[in-house]
Formats: sequence, structure tokens, C-alpha cells
Amino acid sequence: MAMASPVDDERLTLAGLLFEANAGLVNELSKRLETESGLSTQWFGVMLRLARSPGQRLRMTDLAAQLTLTSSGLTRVVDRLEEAGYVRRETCPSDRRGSYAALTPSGKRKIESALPKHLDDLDECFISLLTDRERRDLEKALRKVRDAVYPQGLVNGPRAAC
Amino acid sequence: MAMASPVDDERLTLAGLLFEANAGLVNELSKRLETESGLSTQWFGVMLRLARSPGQRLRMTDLAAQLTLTSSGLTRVVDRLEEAGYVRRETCPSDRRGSYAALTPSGKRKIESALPKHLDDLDECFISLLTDRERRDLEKALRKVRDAVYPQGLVNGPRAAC
DNA sequence: CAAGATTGAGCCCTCAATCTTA
DNA sequence: TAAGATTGAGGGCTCAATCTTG
Repeated sequence: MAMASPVDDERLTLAGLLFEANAGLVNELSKRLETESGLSTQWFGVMLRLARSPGQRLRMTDLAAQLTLTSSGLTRVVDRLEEAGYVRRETCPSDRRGSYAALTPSGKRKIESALPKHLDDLDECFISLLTDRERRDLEKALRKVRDAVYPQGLVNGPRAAC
Repeated sequence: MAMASPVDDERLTLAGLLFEANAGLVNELSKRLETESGLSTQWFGVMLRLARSPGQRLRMTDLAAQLTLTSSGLTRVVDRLEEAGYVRRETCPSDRRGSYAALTPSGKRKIESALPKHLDDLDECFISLLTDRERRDLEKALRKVRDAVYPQGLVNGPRAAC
């Protein structure tokens, strides 16, 4: 009987499944999103988070944290989104160091028109594969992990508007 | 009572939890892996997959698929791993177009010395947060998703050695 | 021509340094 | 001095084109 090697540890298997499920899903969804709406997952993620926020705006720092991006990386993403007309920067009156990223009307239309098809895709590749019970259990488990390792994700509400 | 907007759809929430749990975990584990062993998650992933394979080798194409990388991307990763002495290329005698990536003895020592601490990290950030039952359920759910969207992941056994 | 692997060009991200404001 | 945002330099990936072998 063969010895179990550490490289076959079952914990690696579970982690591997998480990584692979995530990677596969992101790949498939981004391909579809790109062809259907011309949006990358990164752009979609930015615009979706802005759309969900009061006033459709978020501080650059908060948005960067939500996207697991450095503030440097976010600066460049917002540069491109601004050039495309989907987002614009707004200065923060009460703290002149900071700025907001705000969804433009064009950006709001864009995300809203892209959303229905994206939800269909999400159903097809992910949601519909699971039973109601599996979905609830999965959400609970993922939330535990997320809360433990995702520092600023969606926990922080948006700052008080200034 | 407020209308539910599509941007608040619960399916987006579940998908977002998957993305955020994954991103948070990768970030945390890669930081630790880097400081403890000087390995990136990419290098670790390559070496782990080679270590798990018969003969500690894999065809470049198969390895690329397992890592969700283009063959172009894998070529460059293996270039760097070869330069570090952890991996070497071997030509395939029966099909001279192809080549193998093979773990060197140095690479094998490296991954084996990095593994115990990495497993501890994995426990701390992920595995130990869940009950046995939650782990089993999570594995089942993730496997369904993975199998649906991860084309060549770990499904294909390695090709017959030539 | 198709398949496996590599190369050149270009994109997007990070790290470290910088500038401005609190 | 610290915090927020930006910029320059550099790394790693993808896409498209190329080379070799089947």
C-alpha cells in the first residue's frame, strides 16, 4: 500500500477546486461579456460596484480595495474608463486629497444593458448547476472564507458623502 | 418598498463571494508563500502539478491547460523555472514537436520543503474555518462548477509516456 | 494543412517614488 | 508626518505570427 504523499493532501485538492472553479468561471464569463457587451470583467466590476453605491460614486481608495487592486492599478483603470466616457472623476469638497469615481449616465446605461445577458450567463455557467440548498450552503461557506481573508471587500459601507 | 434593481441581484452576490473569497485567499497565501519559501503561487502551482504527475513530468500543453494559461504564457514561466534550476525541458522521443516540463531534483526538494508550511497556512486561512460537513458540501459544489467550466483542468490524465 | 511550442508586440498590473493636502 | 492619488519602471500575461514536425 502506497504512502500518502504531502503533494496529494486533500486540503490541496479542496483549494485547487476553488481556484479552478473560479478561474474557469472568470474565463468563460469574461469571454461572453466581451463579445456581448464589449466590456472586460474588470470594467464590468468597476461599473457594477459604482452602480450599487449611493450616488453611483465611490472613493478611489475604497473602490480599489473592493476590487483587490492597488490604488495605482485603479488609477489606470479609471483613466481608461474615463476616456471611454463611462466614469468620471469628481473631487471631494471636504478632503481635497481624495477623489471620487462616479458613473456617468452613459456608464449607467451601459451596465444596465449588459446586465440581463450577463445574469443569464451566470445562471447557465454557475447558479443553475446547484440546488437551492447547495446555493445557500455555498454562500455560507464562501462568506466565512471571504470575511477571514478579504480585508476591505464589501464590508465597509461607503464613506459618508462629503 | 423599494424595487429590487438588477444590480442587486442575489446571483451577483453569490458570484461575487466566490471571486472575493478566491482573490483574498490567493493574496494571503501568495504573500506567505513568497516570504516563507521565495516561491510565487504560479511557480508553486507548476511544481506541485509536476510533483503529482508520474515521472514528475507533464507535456507543456497539458500543463498549460491545468494552469489556465496559454501555451505562450507557459513557455515563459518554464523559461524562468528552468533558469532557477527547478524544472528542465525534455524532448518527447515519439513526437518531436512536443516537449515535457520535468521537475529537477532541486525542484523536488524545493516543493517538498515548502509544502508543510503552506499546508499550515491553508489550514489557517481556509480549511479550519469550515466544519467537516461544510468542507464536503463545498467540495461537491465546487466540483460541479469546475467540471462545467474548466475545460482541461485535471480531468485529463497525463498522456501515456512515450 | 494541423498541432506543439516559441517569439515579438502590446496591455495591465505592481512596486517605489513623488506630489498635494490634512 | 501621514494619507490619497498619480507617475515611471519593470514584470508577466495574451494575441498573432512563425517555425518545426506529423
